[in-house]
Amino acid sequence: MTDMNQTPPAASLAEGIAAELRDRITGGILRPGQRLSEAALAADLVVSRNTLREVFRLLTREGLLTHLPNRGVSVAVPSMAAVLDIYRVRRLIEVPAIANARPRHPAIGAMAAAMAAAQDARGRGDWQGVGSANMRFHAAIVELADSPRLTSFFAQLTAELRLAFGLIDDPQELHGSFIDTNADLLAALQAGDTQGAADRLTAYLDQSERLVLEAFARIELR
Amino acid sequence: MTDMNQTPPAASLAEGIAAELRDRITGGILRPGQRLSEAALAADLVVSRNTLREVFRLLTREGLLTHLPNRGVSVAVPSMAAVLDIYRVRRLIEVPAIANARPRHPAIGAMAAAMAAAQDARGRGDWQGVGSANMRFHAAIVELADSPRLTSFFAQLTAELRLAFGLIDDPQELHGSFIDTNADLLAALQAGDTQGAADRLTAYLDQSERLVLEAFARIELR
DNA sequence: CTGGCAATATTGTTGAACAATGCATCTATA
DNA sequence: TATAGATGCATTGTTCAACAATATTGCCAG
Repeated sequence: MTDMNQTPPAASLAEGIAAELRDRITGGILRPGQRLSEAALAADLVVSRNTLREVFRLLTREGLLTHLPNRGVSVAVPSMAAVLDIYRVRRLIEVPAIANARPRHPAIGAMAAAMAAAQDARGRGDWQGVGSANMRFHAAIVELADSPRLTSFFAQLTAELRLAFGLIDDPQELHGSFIDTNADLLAALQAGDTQGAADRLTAYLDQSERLVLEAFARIELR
Repeated sequence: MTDMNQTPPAASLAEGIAAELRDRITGGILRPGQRLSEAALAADLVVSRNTLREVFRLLTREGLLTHLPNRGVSVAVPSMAAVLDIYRVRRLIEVPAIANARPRHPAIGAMAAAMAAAQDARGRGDWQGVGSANMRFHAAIVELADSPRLTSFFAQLTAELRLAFGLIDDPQELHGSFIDTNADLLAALQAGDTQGAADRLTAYLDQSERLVLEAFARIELR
């Protein structure tokens, strides 16, 4: 068996390039606000300008890029308003998803897996990895709702939120403290205590939002 | 003042074409399942294939088109699963939006305007117009939540749902009976009775979903 | 300094070209 | 006759080069 890991062959070239760019953006290689020249980036990615433009349209719709007519695209700059909005929507989606979770839902397994990955990454001091695993944990929470549309919408929110995370200097403070809280949440859920799980989730969201906003406030000052 | 109605100048050509196609699809000119040939449609819309492809990517992401690699795009065929999913998400979004509505929120004005438009269209026997106004009514409900991301997500759901409406023969049955229910809802909301409004909304969603699903069942039989 | 203007770079859009893929048709064989 | 394989055709996938439309930059005059 050849390597079928990590990257599903990417149906089309544009899809693949979109994934690549998404990684570069959420991974911090491309910084928020950075201008993306069509010609330069096309050459760098070895695709034609036309194909790259298709990708730009995709990512703009996802909120990762900002498009100003006749002035090109740049990496979106997350605002406080955006962060507030994203957390508001997260509450609206995640809390009911947990509260109404069916007891043996398969997504609970995915949550446990993400949790294990987070603990592992913490052991290695890989805070970026902790952040990714944490996002997967919450994506799994949304999957409890069994709604494909909600799942894909949430994936979008997640990508945008990672953009904001990227602006924050200290990822340990941001992601590190939540592993234990989330472990509690998972335990409550596995024990069938959906209300307890929902409460912990709410607490997590409040605290995480506060951390991000505080970090933002610090940044906007300087 | 020249005509600045209906169509905001459409920032880019692609945006404009996207809007045009969206109208043709939700308006029923393009039927679900219909194959869209790049060459033919590009000629028809008087744009290049490249530009049209950008548009295809947009609408595919919105759920209005289906893309099969190397086999082109076609108008999405709504499934029962899609309808169920959409209504589930609508409940999740709209009900809290109403329940937590701030008393004098501007969106309430938009709701009233949509209501008036619906009544007017009913007077003319324009059931398609009633449907559009009804969708605007519910979009206004979502705006009560003051969340741009929720608003744009809902717009997407709406477009997809209209696709399903298009499959239904009798639009009067579908949209006609709800005007009075929605009027009640609006009255309750204006009177500050958010709970009553939320209850009426829930009833509406249940009944509307049932109508659509029943019509679907009839269609799939034949 | 400041406003206006020309020169330049970038995006917006097109048309043509060719490779890759899927679909329909035809033919030869059992 | 039915079926598998081969062949050709139409469509999509992607690139390239060109030009128009729109910003941005730098320069010059006042």
